[in-house]
Amino acid sequence: MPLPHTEAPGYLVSNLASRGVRMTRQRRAILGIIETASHHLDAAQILRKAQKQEPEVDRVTIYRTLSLLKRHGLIDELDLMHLQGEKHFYERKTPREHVHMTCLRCGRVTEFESRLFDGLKKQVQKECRFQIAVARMEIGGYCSSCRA
Amino acid sequence: MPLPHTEAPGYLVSNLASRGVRMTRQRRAILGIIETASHHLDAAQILRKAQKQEPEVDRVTIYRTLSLLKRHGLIDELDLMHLQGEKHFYERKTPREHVHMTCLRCGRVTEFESRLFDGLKKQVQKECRFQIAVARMEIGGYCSSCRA
DNA sequence: TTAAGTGCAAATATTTTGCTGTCAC
DNA sequence: GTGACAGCAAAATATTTGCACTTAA
Repeated sequence: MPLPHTEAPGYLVSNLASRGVRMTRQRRAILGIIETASHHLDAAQILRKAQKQEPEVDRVTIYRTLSLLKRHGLIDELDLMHLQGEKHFYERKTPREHVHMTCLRCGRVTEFESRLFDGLKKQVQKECRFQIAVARMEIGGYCSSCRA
Repeated sequence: MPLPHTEAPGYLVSNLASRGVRMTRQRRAILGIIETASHHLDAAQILRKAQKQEPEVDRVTIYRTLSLLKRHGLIDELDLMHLQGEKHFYERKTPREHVHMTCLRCGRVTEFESRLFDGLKKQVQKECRFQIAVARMEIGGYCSSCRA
């Protein structure tokens, strides 16, 4: 993810540990991968990377760990406009939610933080009296290089 | 969908016809269902409704028709926070895009039009030089009745 | 020690593809 | 008449579940 992150290395491990979640070799590997990912990964990509460290990891363990992280609100699940199948992509939860733009031609994903986005969420909470747990804004279209 | 729609009845049929798309009994049924739906439907629900009119319709025809409508920009595809499996929900494209809020407890879906949402899209187009084809904002959380 | 976690196999859910026959225009 | 469309069967994709074995705490 292009946006810089300032969390200490291993913060997912420490965060979960402090909640009393059991730490295994497999989980440690998966958490490290998600934490240091330079772009959004899907379950299959996480599996492949994890197996480089721990060859025996099963894809089920990936799904179970992702679900654990979702439950604890430590990652966000994205669709990125379902550009290639129905899989999901994951990113660690950042302090500030952001918009995801996916280029329908080249597939590049860009992120964008915006005060209007923050304001829109506040508006929904207030005017619709809706308590937000997750807000996801995804845009599909053409990036500046592709619409030339 | 709660938001009122002002299109003439059969506008999906006429719209497609005017583009030279062939009209079959099956398509007519499916289009009518989507057009008059009072809430967001998934492929399986559309199939069940369609089969009441045309018992022979196959689920493949539903998917092919949905894909046709997507291609022509006549419907929007929603995830509604994947509250129950990974299926998609569909709604006819309205003149103004809106936010979808899904209650994680009762499952109710509410829609919300907002000038901030329109403004955010303009901002993305301008500041990121990104030409928007589809913008989808989905929120998961707790509606006013559920968080009592 | 023991409850939580893992791997494996199989199931489920959703959508897509290939092919042959049919129908709208 | 003919090319687009439909139905059926099967495949493909993504994720989840059941169960017996293993391991972190």
